[in-house]
Amino acid sequence: MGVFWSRGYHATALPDLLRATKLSRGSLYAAFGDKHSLFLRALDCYIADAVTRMDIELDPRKDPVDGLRAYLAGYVERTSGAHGRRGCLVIATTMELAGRDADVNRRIASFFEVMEARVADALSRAKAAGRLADGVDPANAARILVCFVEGLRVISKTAPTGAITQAAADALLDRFIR
Amino acid sequence: MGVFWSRGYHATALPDLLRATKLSRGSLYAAFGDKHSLFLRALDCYIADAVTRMDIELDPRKDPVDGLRAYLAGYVERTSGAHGRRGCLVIATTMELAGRDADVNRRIASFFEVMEARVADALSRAKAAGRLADGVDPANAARILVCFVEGLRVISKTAPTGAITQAAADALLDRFIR
DNA sequence: TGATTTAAAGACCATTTGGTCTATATCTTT
DNA sequence: AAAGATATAGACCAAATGGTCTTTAAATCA
Repeated sequence: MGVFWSRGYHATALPDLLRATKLSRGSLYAAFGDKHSLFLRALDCYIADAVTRMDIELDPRKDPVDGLRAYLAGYVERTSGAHGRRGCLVIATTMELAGRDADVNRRIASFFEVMEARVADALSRAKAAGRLADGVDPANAARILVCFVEGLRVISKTAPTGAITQAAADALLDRFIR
Repeated sequence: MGVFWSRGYHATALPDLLRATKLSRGSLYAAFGDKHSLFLRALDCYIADAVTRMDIELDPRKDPVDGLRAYLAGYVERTSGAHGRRGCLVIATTMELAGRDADVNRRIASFFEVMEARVADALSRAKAAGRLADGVDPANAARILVCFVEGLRVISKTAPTGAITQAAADALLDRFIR
């Protein structure tokens, strides 16, 4: 997974994969079929990790506002310094392959849907608890938050963000809650 | 430019370039040197277009709030339907090459800086005109808006957005202005 | 028209790509 | 220790990559 993450699909050549998996050519093909299947496995893995993380951060049994704060804080951390420069496999794959690769497309689309749904759910719970500012619609706010964090990952590829991003994340959430 | 835009750097092969430029191999190399230089030209072109557009939308002589609305509307339009699916050369390049290619890195980083500065400037003018909601910091809000639109372009690759995105954009801006 | 520059077509090249296959070595398992 | 299974190293392959070069055609200019 790591090598695809760091280099992207096209830029990852077989030798890179062999080095990363410490497998011989034969074993790798016996185990995974081909490069594309292996990539799909890596992508599934990455997505599963991300969903797991969200399940923890936005756990329905926890306070939704705390959850959203944790969710944003996670992205702030992941877009700082070297983490930020490494980027995000999902976004890189989206831009590189989505639209030309149906297998990839399905996975990515569903991931974004899941993410937006989880955030929307947390916002709905916040609203039910009277914690949302007047006139805030959970669905709209969810899309805004998801786009914000994805955008963060993009701009932090060239300019890893820091304190200023934390401030922006705080400012954004503050507009929604009370 | 179009072919890099649609396919990305690595996925664009020489034959694609020849077809797109209607040049012969020899002429193309005489004119541009190599694939990388040609790509840089295309990227510069794309960025110049984007900056020009922003200069019009966020023209200091126009009402800043109208300008911001136009700026967001542009992104809403560009992320709908087929436009959306085509994606954005800058973001695709960011994810594919930034961090491994210094020439690319410089261009992208400066573009994001310019964009954020333009948006921040519009917000500052709005604040000076008393059009900003209480407690809104132009720098923070600019980063939020930039991340939002870049995130929009990402998620619209797999799920071209529509009315819901317009609503989200409106909702976001409404949180900042009064 | 005839000479000279310019561009097109595509043969050609070394390298790299993803992928297969065989021969050798390393384990298990009895 | 012997036999069988398993994995390794790496030779090998066809196709595609980015890039060069020569030959031929088209345009320009005198």
